[in-house]
Amino acid sequence: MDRAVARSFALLECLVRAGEPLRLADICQQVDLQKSTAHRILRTLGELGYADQDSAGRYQATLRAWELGAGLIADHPIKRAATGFLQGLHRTTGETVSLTLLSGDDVLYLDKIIAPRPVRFRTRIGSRAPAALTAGGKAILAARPDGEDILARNAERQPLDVAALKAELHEARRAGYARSGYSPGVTSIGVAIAVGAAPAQAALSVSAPTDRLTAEPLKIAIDALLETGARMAEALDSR
Amino acid sequence: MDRAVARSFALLECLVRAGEPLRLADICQQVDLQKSTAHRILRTLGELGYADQDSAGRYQATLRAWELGAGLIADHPIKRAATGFLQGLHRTTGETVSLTLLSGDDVLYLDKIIAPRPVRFRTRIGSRAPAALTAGGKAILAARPDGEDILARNAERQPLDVAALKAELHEARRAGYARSGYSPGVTSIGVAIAVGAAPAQAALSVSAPTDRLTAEPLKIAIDALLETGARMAEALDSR
DNA sequence: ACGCCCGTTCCGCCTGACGGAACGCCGTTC
DNA sequence: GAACGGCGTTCCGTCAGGCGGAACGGGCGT
Repeated sequence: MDRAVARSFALLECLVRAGEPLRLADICQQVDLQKSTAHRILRTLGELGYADQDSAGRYQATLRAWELGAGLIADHPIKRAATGFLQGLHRTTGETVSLTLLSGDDVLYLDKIIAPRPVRFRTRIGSRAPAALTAGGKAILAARPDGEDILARNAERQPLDVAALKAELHEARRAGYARSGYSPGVTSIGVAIAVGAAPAQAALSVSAPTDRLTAEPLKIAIDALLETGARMAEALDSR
Repeated sequence: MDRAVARSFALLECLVRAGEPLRLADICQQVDLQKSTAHRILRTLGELGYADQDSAGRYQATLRAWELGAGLIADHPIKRAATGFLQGLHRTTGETVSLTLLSGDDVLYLDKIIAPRPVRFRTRIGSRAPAALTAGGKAILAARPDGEDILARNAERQPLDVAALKAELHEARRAGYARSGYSPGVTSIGVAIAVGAAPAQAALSVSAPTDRLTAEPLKIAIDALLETGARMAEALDSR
């Protein structure tokens, strides 16, 4: 494993994580490098366009890494296909809608349209959450043959009520959608999007403050979610 | 300049650019590396989570780079502030709206909401365009003291009618917005967003097929754009 | 004027990156 | 079914280039 390569990514990740300009000494402490080594690699990152320095000499990440990542997602088939359906779902429900993708045992937030009325919970685009804790994740697990394995591995990382979650997966298979309330006061519902015969990887979900989701709007959201999910799966299949 | 670091980013960029799994031999050809060297670095990228192999052994970039980039943009003040204004602008115009940022002599597409009725031109989120060719870019140049310098540097890279563009910048300063039609059949209008006393860096723009923008909808779009731009600048100033 | 701490530069040591060559595996060919 | 070509992978001797301790110079607060 190339040491310099690993160190360069550690440095870049450190800068991104910080979100603000960092002093060389602080960087060295965080990634455990000598000043001269960190300086040399940071200079290299600078020449490559991934980092620069503010007027005080502190280091920060440029938007270059974001450009790189945007190139990855731009022609991602699921992301591309979902955009229109996400907008439609947002329009009919008026709530926050998300597109998530199974990545390892986590769920990755690929896209999201947030409701104008802000909600307490924050799941950034690009962030991760254990699959078993989110509505979209549960919908995916329920639709996959290895869903309970993933649930078990999630439970190894943090205490979970596995029996209750298994029952939820069972119920999700019956109803066609899954539900979650792991952020207090926020209710989410999600459907898995299966493309072809492959195991489901993606999910659409709707999230809203629990007290706003009384029986009637909840029913509207569930219907819209089920129909949008079916139409999106159909659109993906037919290509 | 650390050679291995530069090579690792070249490899990652190569994988992202390809957008499909690549064979080792092809990668070696593109980045001019020996098979064993490329293999070792790709393995390192794999251990770091940035690359993996499909069942046929071909290499591809994972979404890891996208996650990294998403972390960068998530707490970008202009991007954060713009989301709501972009949505509002999209709602009142019904057309494609974009948020662009000056980056070097280019303009970088930070965010975009595309109109349901698709348009011929494609400027991906995360892509670049010469500032002098886009409505948002011209609006930014018109608002900056170094705008004509940037225009001149743009003209060095490709033939441009500099005199006409200077006149456009002048007109943009008078009207408060800039206009562009560099994609045939598509008209865009843009306003610069200046935060505080610093030179303008960002712009909002509206794009639509030229024949759909008759006098009345054009006037609506311009008014909405000017008002949204002013409100957004105000929101950024007051923080 | 002094001292501190910052980013930067220097330079000798030596390790870890390098790449040519060999390996093992598969699919194709004759 | 044996021979072949091309793939990803591994090996290992060589030596360049990454490493890091120490010294430098500049800016800031004292």
